[in-house]
Order: sequence, then structure tokens, then C-alpha cells
Amino acid sequence: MPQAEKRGLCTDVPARVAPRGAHAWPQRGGGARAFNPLTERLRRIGVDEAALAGLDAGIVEVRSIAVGGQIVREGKATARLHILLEGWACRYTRVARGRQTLAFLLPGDICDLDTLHAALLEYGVAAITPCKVAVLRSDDVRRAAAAHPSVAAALLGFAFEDQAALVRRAASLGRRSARGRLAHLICELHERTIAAGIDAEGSYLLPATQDDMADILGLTNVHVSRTLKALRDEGLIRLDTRCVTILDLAALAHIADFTPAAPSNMPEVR
Amino acid sequence: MPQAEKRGLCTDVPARVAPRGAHAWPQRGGGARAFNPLTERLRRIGVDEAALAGLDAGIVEVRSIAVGGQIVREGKATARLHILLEGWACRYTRVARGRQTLAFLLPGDICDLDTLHAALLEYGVAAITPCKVAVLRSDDVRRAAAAHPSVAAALLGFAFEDQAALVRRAASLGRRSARGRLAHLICELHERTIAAGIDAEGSYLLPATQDDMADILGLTNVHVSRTLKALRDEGLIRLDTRCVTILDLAALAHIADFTPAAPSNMPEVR
DNA sequence: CGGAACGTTGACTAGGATCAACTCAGGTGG
DNA sequence: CCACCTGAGTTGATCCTAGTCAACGTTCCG
Repeated sequence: MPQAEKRGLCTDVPARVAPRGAHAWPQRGGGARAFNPLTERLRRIGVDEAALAGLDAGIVEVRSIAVGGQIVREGKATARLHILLEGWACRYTRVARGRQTLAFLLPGDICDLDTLHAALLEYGVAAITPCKVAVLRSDDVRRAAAAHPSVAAALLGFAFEDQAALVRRAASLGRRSARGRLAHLICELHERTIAAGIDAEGSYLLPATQDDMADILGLTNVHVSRTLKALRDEGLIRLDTRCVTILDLAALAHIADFTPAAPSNMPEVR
Repeated sequence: MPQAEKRGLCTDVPARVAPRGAHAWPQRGGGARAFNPLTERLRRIGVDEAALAGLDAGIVEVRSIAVGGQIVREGKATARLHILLEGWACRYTRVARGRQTLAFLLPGDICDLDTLHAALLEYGVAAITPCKVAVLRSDDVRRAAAAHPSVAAALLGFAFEDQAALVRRAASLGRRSARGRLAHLICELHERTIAAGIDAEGSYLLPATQDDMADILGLTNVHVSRTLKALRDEGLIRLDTRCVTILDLAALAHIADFTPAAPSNMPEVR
């Protein structure tokens, strides 16, 4: 049925290609200056204002990165810490068979926490959409952590969140079917876009290409396409121009074997 | 060909079942007292003797755990840190489809580093062979870390090693074939048994059941059996009574796409 | 207008899963 | 000492999930 697509009114807006050019993606924070979602996040966790101001002042540079551009290079041990301000990115490793994405990064996420302590980075970070990244000197960040226990605690908390996410990723890759993995990813991102405040009434923009999804799911782009179509056809999700709408969260969560995150918005550090 | 196995002289000792009872597995450290391989490891990294003595003195209990027994329970946030003194264990998470093992633990490994900082454990730890585990109060360990920077650095280093291992695990699960994963596991363990000083001239004891291997590889026990047989038949490994001998490391590393660990025996902390 | 990037669809293949039977050692209990 | 059971591994047959190859539709963009 090449391009017929006459299945009637529901759920099947063709979901054709959308631009990943420089205009379409969400630009939070009203006016002019670069809004820092990480600051918000830290404030909510209870990091004191002095520390926040210090961190903000420590921003050496705000880089703009085009789609597909490298934010952090694999292996390299720079003395810089990168914070994602706008756009989506992915953390990945290379294997002979291709690329395995470890995590999608959303605004407010720290790209390369490990640089604070490890000499080698096991992964790289690349831009999925055009991104804005705040660059800090890792020395400064370490100093801030030393000076403000609340900062140290927050960073440690982030590190453990990352690790927990990686555990869940491994579980998905090892023990879930393509269907399950995809459903799980959709649930995950649903939750995270809400947490990051970039959702919109039960829908969210998922700028990742089907290739990108294949990379994180351990699948092929072709199979992602098919599986996605199946979920659409069953009326579980809607998908137009990269905007995901979850139509039946319960069913989706069920086939995903998804457990919502514990309410540990405030990471239990120490 | 049920139980014929007449393929001649090479590589095909039937590899039948071996006991996992309480007698067969390596008991390091000659005589009577419980030898602590972690202490050795820390000493090599350059942790000072005072700190080592303190940690050793902090051992509240040495527990013996039978095959299949729980060393650390999932989810539970105990105020105890567990160090594997003898035997093999595995760190795992549960998923609807079964268990996904995240790592095999060898003597000298810390079972549940996260308990030092996180309230929730994403994983459990179970004994693959009979194990001896040193139990410490996490408060004491935190105090030791605070008092001795070298201890803090070492712990942080271990945390990053764990994380790096997890990254490689995810890559394997997502992007390697069964053959590749198995070959990779064999190379990995080759390296780690050497590092832990429990190898024997190019061979090592791999006490894990084929079920255990299936759990870490994201496969079925049946498929592990077949894949293992293929590797044996091709003369890449020998396998008798759970003793692995690598016959052609280069070939194995090639099909595994294996990169030997960086010589960061001394983790580059700070 | 032509090309590139993204997505869809079909036909075919292959890599693992599943189900099931059977072998072999070690224990256990009579 | 033997009968029996259990846990581990092997092997075969069959099915199905996902990969591969390829063509084609769109949309965007230069």
C-alpha cells in the first residue's frame, strides 16, 4: 500500500518529515538572555542562591551547536563541563556494529558529569536538534561543590540518576521486545518532558529521528518505523510532525512494563 | 546426535555439569583468617595503611552466603556496605521478562556502592557460588572517606568503573550479536580474573551457570549453550568443568570487538 | 529543478526464542 | 548400595522477531 494511507480520520495523519532546521524547536525563557533550566532545577532541589549565582557567573561561554554537531567528544578529557540549555542531545558510544545511544538529554541536563572526576569519557554527546550549551570550567564547578555542600549533593544526585537510567536502559536492551522498548521510551520521555516543563497537555515534541530512536533502542530505523506504526494503528499514540500524543497511557505502560519514577524529585543524598 | 560426541580428541571434553557445592571454589589466602582482597586492591592504588586498618577494623560481620542466596536486596536501602571477599556474585535487576544481570562481581568488588549515597537501590546482588561477604556500616565508610582523601578518591574511582562497565554492557546488549556478546564476556572475564589474581595460566574458573550467562547477555540458556558450542567447535576456547581456556585470544577479541581496558589500574581521580 | 534527509512499505532472510526430549553427574534417603 | 531426584547442559524442530535490501514518497533546501 504505497502511500495510499486512506484509513479514515483517526490517528493517521501521515506523520511526514519535519524540519530539524534552526527555527522549529522550543525556545524557552521569553525574551533575550539565555535562560538556564539547570538553575531552576537546582533551586527546586534547595541549592542556595549564592551558589546558584556563582555557578551562573562561572559560565565561560554559551555555544550554539547545529543538528548532528558534537557537543562533547568521546574519550577526550576536557577540563570543561557542558550543560544543555536548549534543544535535545544524545549521549552515545560507538561499537563496531554502529552507535549505541545511552540517553537522550533534555534542557537542564548535564552532558558530561564524569569529566569532573574521570580522565576518560566513555561516551560522546551529539546534538539531536540545534542546541545551546553552557560551558563551565570544571575546576570552578569543583570549587563550587567544595564551597557549597548543597551543590556537591546535587551533583552526586545527578550522577546517581544517570546511573539508574543506565541500569534501566540495559534492562530494556536485554529483556524487552522492540514493542516494549519503544513503548517504554515513549513513557519515559512523557515523564521527563513533564519534569523538564517542556510538555504540552499530554503531548510532547519528540525531535529525535527514527534513526536516533533506533540508536537508543538497539533496533533498526526500519523496525522502529514499523513498530511505531503498529502503536499508532492500535490507537495507543498519535504522532504528527514529531509531536507525540499518548492516547492510552495505561495500555502503553502495560506493554512497556513501565514503572513511574519514584517521587524522589528531591534526591535523597547523604 | 544425542550424546554421541565422538568428534575426536580436540576441544571436546564433554563439559558436563560441575558442582557448585561448598567445596570446589577457590579459597584464596592460605590459612585461617578471612583474607580481604579489597584491602590489597586499595593498597595498590595507594591508600595509606592507617585508612586500610581503619576500614578493616570497621568490618561488622563476615557473612557466608549459599549459592543463589541474596547478598543485597533490591530497593532496600540498608545502612550497610557489602564487600565480596570470596566467590562470585551478580548484580541484577528484575524486569517482567525475567532477570537482567548488570555485572558479575569478583572477590574484592564492592557490591552496593550506591548505598553510600542513594536511598533506593536499583539492583540486587545474588551469590553465584558460595560467597563470603564483609559487612560494614556505611556511616563508618563515609567517615573514613571524609578522614582520608585517598579513600574517598578510591571509592569515587570504583563508582566510575562501575558506570563505565555499565556503559559497555548496554553497548553489548544493544549492538552485538549473541556470538559477539559471549566472546566479549569471555574476554572481559579473562582480563578481570587476571586483575583479581584468580586466573591460572591463560585459564580461569567461570563458575557461572549457562543460565547466569544468559541473564547477563540478554539471551536464553539454550542459545548460550549453542553459541558456546560453536566457539568450542571453532577451536577458539576450551571449556571443561567450568574452566575456560582461551585458545585464540586474537580471534576472540576480533569477533567480540573487544578493547582491552586502559592501563588505568590507578584510577585517575580528581 | 535536483538532491538530500526522513519516513514508509514490501519481500526475504537470519538470528534467537520456544518447546520438548534426553544425558549426565551429584546428592539423598531408603 | 541402590533407586531416585534434581540441577545443569545438549540437541532437535519449529516459529517468530527483527535485520537486510531495495524501491519509493515527501518535504525541505540550495
